[in-house]
Amino acid sequence: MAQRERKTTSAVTILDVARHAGVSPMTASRVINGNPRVAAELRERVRASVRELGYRPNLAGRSLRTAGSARVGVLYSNPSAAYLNELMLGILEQSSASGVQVLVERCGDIRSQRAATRRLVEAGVDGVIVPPPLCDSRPTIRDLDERGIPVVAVASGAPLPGVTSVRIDDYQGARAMTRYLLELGHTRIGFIQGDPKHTPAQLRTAAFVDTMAEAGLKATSNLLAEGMFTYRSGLAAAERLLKLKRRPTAVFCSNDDMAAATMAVAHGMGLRIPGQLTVVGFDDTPVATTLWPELTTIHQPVTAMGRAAVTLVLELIRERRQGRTPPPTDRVMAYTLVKRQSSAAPG
Amino acid sequence: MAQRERKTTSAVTILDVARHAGVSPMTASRVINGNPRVAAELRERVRASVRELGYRPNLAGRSLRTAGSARVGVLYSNPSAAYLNELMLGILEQSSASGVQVLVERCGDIRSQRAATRRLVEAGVDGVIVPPPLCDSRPTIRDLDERGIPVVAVASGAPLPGVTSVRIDDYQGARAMTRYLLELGHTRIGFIQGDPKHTPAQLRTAAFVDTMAEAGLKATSNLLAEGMFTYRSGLAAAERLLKLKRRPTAVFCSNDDMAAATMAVAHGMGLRIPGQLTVVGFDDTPVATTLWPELTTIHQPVTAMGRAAVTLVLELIRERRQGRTPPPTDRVMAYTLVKRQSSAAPG
DNA sequence: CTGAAAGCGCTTACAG
DNA sequence: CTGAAAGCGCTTACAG
Repeated sequence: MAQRERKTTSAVTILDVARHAGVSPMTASRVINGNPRVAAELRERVRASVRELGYRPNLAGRSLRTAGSARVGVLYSNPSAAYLNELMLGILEQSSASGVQVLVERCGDIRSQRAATRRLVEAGVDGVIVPPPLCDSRPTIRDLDERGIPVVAVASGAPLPGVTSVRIDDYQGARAMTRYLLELGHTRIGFIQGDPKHTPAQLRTAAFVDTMAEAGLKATSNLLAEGMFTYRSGLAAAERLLKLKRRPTAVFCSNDDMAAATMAVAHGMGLRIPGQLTVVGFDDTPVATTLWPELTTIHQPVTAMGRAAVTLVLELIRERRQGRTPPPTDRVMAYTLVKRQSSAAPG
Repeated sequence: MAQRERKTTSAVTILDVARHAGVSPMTASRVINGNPRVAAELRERVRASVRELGYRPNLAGRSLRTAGSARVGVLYSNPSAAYLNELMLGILEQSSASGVQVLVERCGDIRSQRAATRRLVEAGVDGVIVPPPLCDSRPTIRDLDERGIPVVAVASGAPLPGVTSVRIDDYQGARAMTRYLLELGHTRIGFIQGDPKHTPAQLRTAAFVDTMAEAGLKATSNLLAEGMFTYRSGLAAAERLLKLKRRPTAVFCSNDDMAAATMAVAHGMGLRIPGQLTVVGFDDTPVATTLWPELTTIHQPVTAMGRAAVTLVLELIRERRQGRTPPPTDRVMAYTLVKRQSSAAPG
């Protein structure tokens, strides 16, 4: 069995595949990359060899030629740790798959944003990904734009004009959740808002108010509680809502952290969830499945959005290298309403 | 200013640096990699050029030669989403910095472990990282070992003999936390255990019991509640502990999720934290700072452990490629006792 | 201590 | 539709 006598030292390369299939490395490369201009028979031979040899492309080799060794910066301030983790996971996954180098810069106020931007530029980034809430920072994005660096905004509620972005439709997501609560039979529904400076928070609130109105229900101000997306703010808001004389039978929180807080308060008042109170969130962060009962929420495909951001910024970089200025893309990904155990018809 | 006339198309390469410094690319490479066998003067010149040109090494180019394009697998089952996210973050960071390709396989029972292992092997991985709880799965690790593939176990409480691992000292961590509670003046301390099949859980429990005993306090079985590391199990355990006639003044939970549950139950009973009840956790996952009051806990440097795992597995891979079989390393990283607002002297 | 040569694995032009 | 040549950016051996 001379075939098995493979050096354990080195992996299978495209040359091995080409030899095995009896074609040139170029043809092998074309098949592997899905180029259709290859005779069907050769394509089959190459595919068989790939399978038989267990070939996996070496990304470093590929990217050296293709991505032209692009470098992508991530400029973030302070979203929740869980959210950022998940997003970075997607960004790093796709970067390593595309052979892109990632540089991360953290910043706070406007001044530090300028400094962080400068550092990224000096490090020679070819494009920048901007997670929330910086995705809505006009000065920062303009700053990058003026330096000729492509930008992809992640999870903005309303992407700035001319800026390529990846997001979900926050309005439709919040609308879907409100409708779900209405369909369950709830009419007295409380809503805990997110940070009013964040565009997704604005849209989620608007969708709730509009959808209630359509159902002939007025979202009065005593049912609209202010929050800041933090657990702590959720605690205060939930306490206010759940102590109303006419207590809501359901509370829709603009994110999962505040929903966790609402569940803690409800628990504190001895309310059974979902029997006496339905609690729902938004985002589907890890906390949603940590809680018990598990949280009904709107799933945002954060990891996939991270991957998409890298793909989009790479496209922009390539276009630019060829001297083109492509129109901005607005990639709207699908959200999902995930029904778990924290929601039911009013008791 | 002819100097500024840099093609925006391509980044600064080591050739540019070498030319600018008036040396060969090799000398530039040596300086950049910290090789000491370079004349001081040349070293300075190269460093200056690197700074002036804003040179950043292209990792794809480097790894093509150095890492010999190593491929690392991650074989995981189902730890908490938050933990895995954070670990993967470290793993991907370091992989992309080292030009290593990462392949991830998920599995469940023993049979699927074998299948997942086979898939990784077929994909040509040169080494495998095994997060908890699989890090303690003897059959899986032996399986890889027999195929000659280096393994790094992450966060095992007691690494299997012969296996390289990255971990913290769970025993000392739990001991430090217990001592802290004792120093605050608590004597009646409840403990919620983790999944008894997990080695870290075993050590944390043992450390608590031992440290209490040293202080002349017996950790009676009614103060030792069973848990499984899940929020839900924490809820049940906390309910039992907090309803004891002689209620503990502090509860030490074997992880943060169970501490979150304990706080929810305490909240439910109208207990002020930390005034009437101190609650502490272990791990310092994102939930610890999401809660309010924020949780006192043992910080485990999960991201850094992910990075270290990659570095270690790469070392093993290189050694093996040179025909050596190095002795296993047991890398014990530092934990930190992070004091936040959920702990205080008994009221 | 320094450098000229070669090559890591892959793909982009270019020629047929 | 197919392939021979060249080169992406870097570093490993080898020679001085």
